[in-house]
Amino acid sequence: MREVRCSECQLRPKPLFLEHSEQEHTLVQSLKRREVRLEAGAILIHEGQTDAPLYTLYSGWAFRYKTLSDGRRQILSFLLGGDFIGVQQKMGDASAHGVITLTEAVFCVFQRDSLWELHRQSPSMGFNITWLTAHEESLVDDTLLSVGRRSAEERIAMLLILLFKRAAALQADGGASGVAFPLTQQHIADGLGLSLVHTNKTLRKLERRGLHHFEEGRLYMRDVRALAQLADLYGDGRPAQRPLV
Amino acid sequence: MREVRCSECQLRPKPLFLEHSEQEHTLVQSLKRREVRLEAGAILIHEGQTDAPLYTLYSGWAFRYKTLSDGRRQILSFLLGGDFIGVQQKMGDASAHGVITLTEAVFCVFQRDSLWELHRQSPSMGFNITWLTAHEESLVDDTLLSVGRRSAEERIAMLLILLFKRAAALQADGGASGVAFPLTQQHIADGLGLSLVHTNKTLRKLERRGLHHFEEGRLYMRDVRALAQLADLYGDGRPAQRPLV
DNA sequence: CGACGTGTTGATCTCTCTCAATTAGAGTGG
DNA sequence: CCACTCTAATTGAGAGAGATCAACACGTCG
Repeated sequence: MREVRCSECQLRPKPLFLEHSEQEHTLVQSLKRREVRLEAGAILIHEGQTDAPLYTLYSGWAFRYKTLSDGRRQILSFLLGGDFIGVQQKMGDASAHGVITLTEAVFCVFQRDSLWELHRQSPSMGFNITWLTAHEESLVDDTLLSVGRRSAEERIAMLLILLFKRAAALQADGGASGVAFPLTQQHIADGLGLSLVHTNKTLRKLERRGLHHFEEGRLYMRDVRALAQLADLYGDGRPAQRPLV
Repeated sequence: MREVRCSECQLRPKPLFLEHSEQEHTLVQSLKRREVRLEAGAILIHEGQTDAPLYTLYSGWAFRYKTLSDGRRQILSFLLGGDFIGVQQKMGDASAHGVITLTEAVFCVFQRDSLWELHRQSPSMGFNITWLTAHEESLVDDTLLSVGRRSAEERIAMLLILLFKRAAALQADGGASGVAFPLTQQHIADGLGLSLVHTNKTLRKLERRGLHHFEEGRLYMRDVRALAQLADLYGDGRPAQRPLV
């Protein structure tokens, strides 16, 4: 179980990721402390944990969440390969959210102050990180729009499309054979602010309507067009500025 | 209507903000293009606008929002003095959200590529910006928890506390005389994923219960303790740190 | 003075939640 | 090989928080 060197990171060649110089790889490599491998359902960061390091998700799925004291849980975002974890909290601060794995997953571990080192030694990568952070926020924005203003059907359609896209982008055939989909219905419910039961009923309704299909832990999109329309995917924003598909 | 120089920025002395060197002020000053002053209810950035510059909110209130094609609107976050605007979008990208003022407001305008310049010339300020961006995300996280899992009463209690705190921090007496509160009930509804009518009823209920009070556009907190308890403000997170009831 | 925006309240209506019960598969131990 | 247990998915029924519909009050403004 040898550790991966940053210069041979599996993620790098994927079209989603930027090219980096040899020098930058060396820098990141020097900041990397180690790797952790966790089984599915393991807690990477506890809610309120104080000294959490910085992580990068190398492979597998995870999610960030917050809970209320009576146990109600909201999943804030799902994490896939290449995502950053833990930039939010100030050094020495308590983590505002927990992180749990959905599948077996491998994380690269960095010291908390690596973030500063990276900025100092490579402004260009620093710039990238602020951009990534901002992008992560825009994902949460999307979810907030869903949870705040979309109906249950619309929310689920939205989530299926978004997660499918992200997962497909990381896999060679781009989703032609479906994508591995490790969420339980409880996770979907917690990510969309719905109850488990209603999530199940809505999911079944869409599946019976032929919009998507689950089989052996894989998600297949059967009618993306219809799902996108349901989710108002191209409708949000700009009421008049572009042809709606 | 003379423009303010960064070295004499009103925001700088406030305890919320970090100290910066003379050099850093000069840098920021050199990147600043101009100021805009808008009246209340004006659109600073249209949803889907492509070439929006970077802004900083100097004074007044504003909010970020997204809408669905049928008009349903979700307010993503409220912006107060010192907040950044527009970091989210990649250069040349369409803005994923709109920004509208709630009061008369003054914005400092920066070119889009100033973000990169800032990182390049002052890694320390660059680092700060990623932190600010991450912090802004954590505000959205909080809202998502509210909208996804809190009841109407709880959401409103939460919003009142949070906005009161932020507004009070920017004013000299720290909120002893209440804070100016420019939101209409429609804004509160759109920020919490509630209908206008239900927002009104819930707000009145809490006010009658003596938890808060509105008068002449100012918000007074009458029973922060009760509001905080309602909002489960200290309850979210860290289940392990206290007995679960 | 009428139009409009904002706040308020009452009366339904309905989407989603909660409660309950059943099925199916995976794992465990005897 | 057969209980027994657990988790995840399902489905039905009833309850309820919050949405929608309607009216009205009040202040501002052209």
